[in-house]
Amino acid sequence: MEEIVEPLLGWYAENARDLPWRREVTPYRVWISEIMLQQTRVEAVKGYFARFIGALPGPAELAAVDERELLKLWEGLGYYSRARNLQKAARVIMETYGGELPASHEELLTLPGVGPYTAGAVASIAFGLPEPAVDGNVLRVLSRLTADNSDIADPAVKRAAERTVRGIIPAGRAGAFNQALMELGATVCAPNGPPACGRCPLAGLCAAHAAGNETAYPVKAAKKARRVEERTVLLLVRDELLALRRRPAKGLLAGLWELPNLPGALDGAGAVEAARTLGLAPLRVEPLGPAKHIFTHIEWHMTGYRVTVEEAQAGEGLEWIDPRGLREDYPLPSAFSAYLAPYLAPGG
DNA sequence: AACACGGGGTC
DNA sequence: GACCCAGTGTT
Repeated sequence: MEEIVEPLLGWYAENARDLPWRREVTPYRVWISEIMLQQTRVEAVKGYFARFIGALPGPAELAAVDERELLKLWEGLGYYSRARNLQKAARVIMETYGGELPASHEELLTLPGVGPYTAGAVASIAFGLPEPAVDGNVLRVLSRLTADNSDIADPAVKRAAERTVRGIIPAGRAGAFNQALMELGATVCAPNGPPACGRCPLAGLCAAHAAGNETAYPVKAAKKARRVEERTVLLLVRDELLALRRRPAKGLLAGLWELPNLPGALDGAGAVEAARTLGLAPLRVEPLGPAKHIFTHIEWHMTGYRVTVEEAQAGEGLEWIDPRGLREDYPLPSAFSAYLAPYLAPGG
């Protein structure tokens, strides 16, 4: 496998994308970018990265930031436990490592939210340590290169890939080499459709390309079907105010804010009853129609109602807010955007 | 080993 | 609609 090293490094030197976290390479910036990039495309991360670094330029600021502000900076990126773990890790960095990220793979691995991939990425990119950083891109590239039929979802396959990479990391070039492998997977040996073998520096070394069946790799077990959940969403209106509720600290969309909602596809009478259960006195109910939101593992089919309520009652666990402050102050998942769109629009 | 955990781009 | 993304933590 060693023969891929030189062509890959040469290609990367010419073709590395100009990305915000490559402009200035510090351990903190590498770490933040790698966490953001977990299961998330480069294009989606760019804007978040700049804003996040501007607001929280180092571990000290991250360790101290208010949770709502932190989630607001992460709003829309998904997998919100990444943000909480980032802060937990920042506190460890402040208390245990004197405010600097530890320069060892083993210590990086102990930080919350840092697994084998991220520890390897930070170790190699930020500290130049010869550690593999095997992600989905690398697994795809290697499986095509060797026409390997084993399921890349199998942890044993990933361990083997890490062993392979570790064995060929060029001295002093670990960061460039790992990034080159990922960059090739992201821009040339891409998922979704045929790879751009015409632009690949490894085409001549690739078993899948020789056989002309690149798209047969990587082999991956079929995913489980999503489950559908019916939910009724309440847009509760009291005078000019709107009711929001904070989600539980654990589970789906933990700690984010939401429109009050409950299981089932209720009719108007059911929506009125639900508002009463929340301690409110409904005056009027209007259907807002259906909406759908797709998570990775769940599909919400929502039925929405605007329920206007009397001013006397505050309701159970609700926060009444001026919709104009929605965009500024409350970390919201995108799941409710269909019902909130009128309020989130500029000037709305 | 299987599942929970977001959101969006692409074919 | 299906796939899948610079994965990690929990059970």
